[in-house]
Amino acid sequence: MQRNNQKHNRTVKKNARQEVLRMIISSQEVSTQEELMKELFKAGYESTQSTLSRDLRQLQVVKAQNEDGRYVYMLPHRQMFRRVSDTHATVHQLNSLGALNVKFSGNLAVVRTLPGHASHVAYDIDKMCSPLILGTIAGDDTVLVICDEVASRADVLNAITSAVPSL
Amino acid sequence: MQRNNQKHNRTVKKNARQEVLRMIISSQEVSTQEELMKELFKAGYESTQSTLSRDLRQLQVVKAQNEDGRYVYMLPHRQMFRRVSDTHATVHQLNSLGALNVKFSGNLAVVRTLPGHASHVAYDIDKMCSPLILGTIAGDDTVLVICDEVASRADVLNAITSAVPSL
DNA sequence: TCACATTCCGCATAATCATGCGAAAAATAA
DNA sequence: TTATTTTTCGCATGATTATGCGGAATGTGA
Repeated sequence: MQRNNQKHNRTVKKNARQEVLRMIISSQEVSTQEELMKELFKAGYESTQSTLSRDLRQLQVVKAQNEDGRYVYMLPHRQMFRRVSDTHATVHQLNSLGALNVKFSGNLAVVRTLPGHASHVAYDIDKMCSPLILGTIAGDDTVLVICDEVASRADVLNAITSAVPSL
Repeated sequence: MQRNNQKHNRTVKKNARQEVLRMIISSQEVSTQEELMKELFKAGYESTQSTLSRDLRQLQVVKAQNEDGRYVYMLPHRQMFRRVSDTHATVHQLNSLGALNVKFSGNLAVVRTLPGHASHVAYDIDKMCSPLILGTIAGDDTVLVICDEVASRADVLNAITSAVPSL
């Protein structure tokens, strides 16, 4: 029969492959389609560089410089926020009076605090009026810090740690 | 004399060339280094593809898809708005009833308000249901506006200023 | 079912881009 | 100035990516 029920027809495979591709790209720093092929293979998807090239175009993947200056494949912003928890440096040195740690995603820094301490920490950050920091938003135990896009994470981190005396 | 005063030594040329390059890239949609070479030539700068490749890396230029799906060279956002007014346009026209100013970073707009006015301002922004704005988060004196990534800053700014009657 | 259009994708190859090397210019030091 | 180091950049070429073509799978319509 033409309409067979084998699950792995080509269309299905394509979608799955592209999904895996997104995950790979958002979780590791890959520089060539060759490498991507290998990663895909590890994940059980065999394909050629040609196919990959076409996939990347469809997914609107771009090759841009990371912090080190190396060119790596990246998802457009829309999808980039998935990386929040697994790719960014967590700073555990922050450790007193409320603030617990800082993580970065894009040009945002997220400061986790003890419950109820967020607004106080945010206040400390705000009052220093650093040009690196456009503003903060405090919830209960989380402060979202919106950084100037030209600011380096290291500098922002410095600013935050020095702004919060308890840290 | 070695330290001559001829203006067109190589270093000067390089800086000028890269500056022109930025202008070209930000003003037209170019897909290959070949084309860039021609544009540079028109502007009076002769160079090779090799040099161009190196320039592009230094300028952190990326090749990404435009609206048509074509891959074109683009400046990183950071530099793309630099000319407008240094690093991020601050809008001081906003000036009444709470909202103070708007700054952009990435696809976020940050509206600073008088203390306690953030949620009201956010409400005003929300209720217009602009497709350019995905959502808002209000703190005490800061509203974070998450913009659609395809929206231009100018449009978002327009939307925000018109949404907040007090502005 | 059969005819026809569409999608997917590998192959081979073209197109595009990056880079090692050496020469020359420029900067820096002595 | 002269010596020494650093920067710039073209050339040739290697590395990487895109794509025309054709075949197979799938979808569509009658």
